[in-house]
Amino acid sequence: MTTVTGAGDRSDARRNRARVLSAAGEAFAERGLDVPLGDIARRAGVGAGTVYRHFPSKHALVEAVFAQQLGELVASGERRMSRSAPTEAFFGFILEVVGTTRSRATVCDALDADASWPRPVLTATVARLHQLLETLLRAAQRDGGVRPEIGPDDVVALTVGCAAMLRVRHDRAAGIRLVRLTLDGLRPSAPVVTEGRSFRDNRGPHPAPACEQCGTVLTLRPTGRPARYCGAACRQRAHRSRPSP
Amino acid sequence: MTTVTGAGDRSDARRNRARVLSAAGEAFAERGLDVPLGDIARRAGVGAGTVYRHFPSKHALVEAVFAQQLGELVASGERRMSRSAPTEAFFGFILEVVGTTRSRATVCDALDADASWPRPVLTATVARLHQLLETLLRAAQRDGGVRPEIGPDDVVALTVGCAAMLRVRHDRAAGIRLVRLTLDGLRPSAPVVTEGRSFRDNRGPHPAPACEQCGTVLTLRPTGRPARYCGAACRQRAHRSRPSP
Amino acid sequence: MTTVTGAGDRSDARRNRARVLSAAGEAFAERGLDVPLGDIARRAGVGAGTVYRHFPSKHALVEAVFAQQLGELVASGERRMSRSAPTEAFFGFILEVVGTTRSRATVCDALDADASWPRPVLTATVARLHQLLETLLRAAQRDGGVRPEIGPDDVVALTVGCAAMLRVRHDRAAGIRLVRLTLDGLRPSAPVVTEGRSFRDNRGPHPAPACEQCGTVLTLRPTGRPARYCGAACRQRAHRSRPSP
Amino acid sequence: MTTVTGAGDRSDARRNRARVLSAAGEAFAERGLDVPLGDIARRAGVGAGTVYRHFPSKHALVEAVFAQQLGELVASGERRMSRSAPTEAFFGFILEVVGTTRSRATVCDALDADASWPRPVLTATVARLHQLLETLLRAAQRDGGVRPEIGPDDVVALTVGCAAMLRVRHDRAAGIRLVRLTLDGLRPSAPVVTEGRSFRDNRGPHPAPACEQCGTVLTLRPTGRPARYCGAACRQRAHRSRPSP
DNA sequence: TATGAATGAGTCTTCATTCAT
DNA sequence: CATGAATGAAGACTCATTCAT
Repeated sequence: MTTVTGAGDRSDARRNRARVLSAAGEAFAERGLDVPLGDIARRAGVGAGTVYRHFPSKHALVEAVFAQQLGELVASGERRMSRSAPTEAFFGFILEVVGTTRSRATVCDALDADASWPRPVLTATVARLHQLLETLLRAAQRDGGVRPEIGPDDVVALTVGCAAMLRVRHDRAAGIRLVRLTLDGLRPSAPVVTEGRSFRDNRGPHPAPACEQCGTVLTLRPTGRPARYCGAACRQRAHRSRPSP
Repeated sequence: MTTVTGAGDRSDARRNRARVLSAAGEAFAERGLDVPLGDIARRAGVGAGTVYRHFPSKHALVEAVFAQQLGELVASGERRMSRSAPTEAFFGFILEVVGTTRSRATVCDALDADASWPRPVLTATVARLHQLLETLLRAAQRDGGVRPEIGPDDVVALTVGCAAMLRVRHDRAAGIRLVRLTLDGLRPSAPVVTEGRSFRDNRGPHPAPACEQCGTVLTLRPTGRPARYCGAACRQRAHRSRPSP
Repeated sequence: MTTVTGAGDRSDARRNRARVLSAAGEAFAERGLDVPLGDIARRAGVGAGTVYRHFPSKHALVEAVFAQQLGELVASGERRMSRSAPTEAFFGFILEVVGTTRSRATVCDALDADASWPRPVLTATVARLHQLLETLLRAAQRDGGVRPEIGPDDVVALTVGCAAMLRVRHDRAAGIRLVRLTLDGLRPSAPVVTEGRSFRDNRGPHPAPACEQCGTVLTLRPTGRPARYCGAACRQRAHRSRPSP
Repeated sequence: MTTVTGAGDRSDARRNRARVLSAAGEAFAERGLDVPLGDIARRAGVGAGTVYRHFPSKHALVEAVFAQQLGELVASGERRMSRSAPTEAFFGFILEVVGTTRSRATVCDALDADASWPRPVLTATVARLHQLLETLLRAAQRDGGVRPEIGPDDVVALTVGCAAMLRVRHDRAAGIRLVRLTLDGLRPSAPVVTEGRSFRDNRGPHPAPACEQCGTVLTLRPTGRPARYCGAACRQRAHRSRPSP
């Protein structure tokens, strides 16, 4: 049972394809879609021709990067759908989408129909993502966790907007608080309140505590000190990003 | 055989500068910052050399456009500050910023510190804008209209995020509802609210009625039918964008 | 009454356009259509960008070269039509076409519908040439100078074929004799003929003496030594190409 | 895990060489010498490396194709020389050369000394072809079938020219008529005449009937209906290319 | 050994910037 | 001065050739 990569069988080809894809992902994230292909090639440690062997045009490379990122996201969302309660799944997925979007060369650009760049071939994956969002949304609405008048297009717009917030707000924890504040607006008639260092519901049926680092919705134990992170990895990351006192 | 320009070449120059600036603003808004300089010159009805006479580089032109737009915005915000109640001024200004941001080649890009493009020289104007936002924010907070834990950076991030929402949500009225929903999250212990056809408010001290077309906060008369638009222009625009029955 | 060049009014632009066109014509003739555009630019003494200012693509440049050459040819043919007897005009024009075709990057390629290169935009000029050939042909046929079963397509094919002969046969005078031998096949029931040192005529109504250098049909004086060339220029050129004894 | 090729790798190699050669011949004929080597390899069903194992460069491959085609042609001509009457052999061979030349990537290009492409190594084969043509020509001239003043270089030029005609004249039968008309010019003092649908000598010592499809000179039986084609294959091909009534 | 992946020089084309008219 | 032509440094992309598998 091998992973389908789209490359031939040769190991070097597979490796190079992966390296190019990853280099392109990084380059796009850091410097935007305008980064020269030669730079991507250099970053991947291959020649320009190798990039073209695997992706017939720069456009195709952009699409491949997007498709991969979208694909991973959709898969994660689908897993989430079957494992969590509807409302948790919905908010958790949006937080994940938003939280893993690093720059504009990423998922949210694909959702943004105005972005002049890629799309065409993405249609299939984007459609899958839209479908998933709609499914999650409707389930959450049936669950009473999301206002009924919200539609899928609203969710897409909110997602893109929240990603933008996170990109602009360099303090990551603060950015996540903002995003959660915004998303809480989707909850029905939910008074949004805050206390302590983060925004929190005080009553409302859906407190939805989340990891301060990655935004994953946390399932809290009824006793003991409430968790701030979804696990050790995020705790460590948060620790590292704190100013050394 | 010289061109006779007659009296006062300076007025010519001033007019040309303005035309270039306006053409550049439109071009950036429609096609992004990558639009060729030659196109801008053609749109302005001048030669490429004339653009360079007024702006020593494309970079400088971009900055000038941003600075002008930011300047207008800041001026408008300052006026607003002296004319409206603090909370209204704050929300009204943000809605104005968001609503007049048409594409990425605009104000919000300037606020976005990640955007690779301009910044350097903008610092002064951006600082003024930040200053203004902070002033408006603090006043609104003293007025009790905005949660106290919100900071200026949060406002900037929210603004950029809301602009992104509006860009993605092609149904403009729905986009504005989303933005208002998001901004309502800033109100203290606020039931999330909107008026009109959706997102119904249930109580809450700050219904903040706004123009359904451009989002400007409306000062409602205590009697009579509540206004839906800020003026005739927006009413007409809304009318035009309704499906003909 | 100025010549329409397609360039703007500026003298340097006009000069550059002409230089590029001429450089391209030479380069195509010497090295084929595959010659890099940079080489053409260098040969013309301009930058690559200048070539692109005048011709939006290499394709367009090729077309412009062809169109110019075709245009000159057609104009010459039209003049010929009004000045010479029909049969003389017909053969004279074909000899001119053939004789001025230097390499494949030239007129005959345009006639050759198989040539993958240009055509599209050429259609108009090529159509004019075809029209002219047909007019000349029909007139010559009415004059009794060309077999009636010959059609315009035959003429085109013969023209291309004769040009190929001339290109291959490096001895130019011998090449022209071959061409004339071939064209004489078009004359009705014609003993195939030529004058001078080879291909002797014995009777036949159409001796059609021609310049040994360029193939122009000569109108011979009834007395004196028969002319071998159409003028001093061709005599001189023939002299130069003779091996120095 | 090596590929087991079994007994006699040499036969594999020989077969591959032949396949590459044939694929290259087709590709050159269809798309010109500019066809990428990768396409040839794919068409041959081998890898690019295999092409290079047999031919050290593209240049060498082109030469090999030419040499093979020339070789076949020369062999055919030599056979013809020993089997037919001199004049028939001469015209028949030229018609064969012309008729089997499909595009420029072929024999005639090799004869054309201007063609920038191959030549160097071809010298030997080309020399053999020239030798053959000269032998055939001289024999035909001794036979009284070709004008005495024609030289080998004339024959080469005529051959190339006739191939060009055939290439341009898309109606193949008409093209062959043109070629024959042209070649008839080589016959001594031969009035060239036509009757019916094709060009035919009415007296002249050498009627030289030929296949209307491929141009092969036909040996006619003294009785019965005169043959129009050299065999069933050509008759069928002609039938297929007729417009369905 | 055959395969096809990797390479990188070379080509067309764009566009910010300079400069002749 | 305004104009728009000239410039040339990149960038996307191709393909002959080499080399790892």
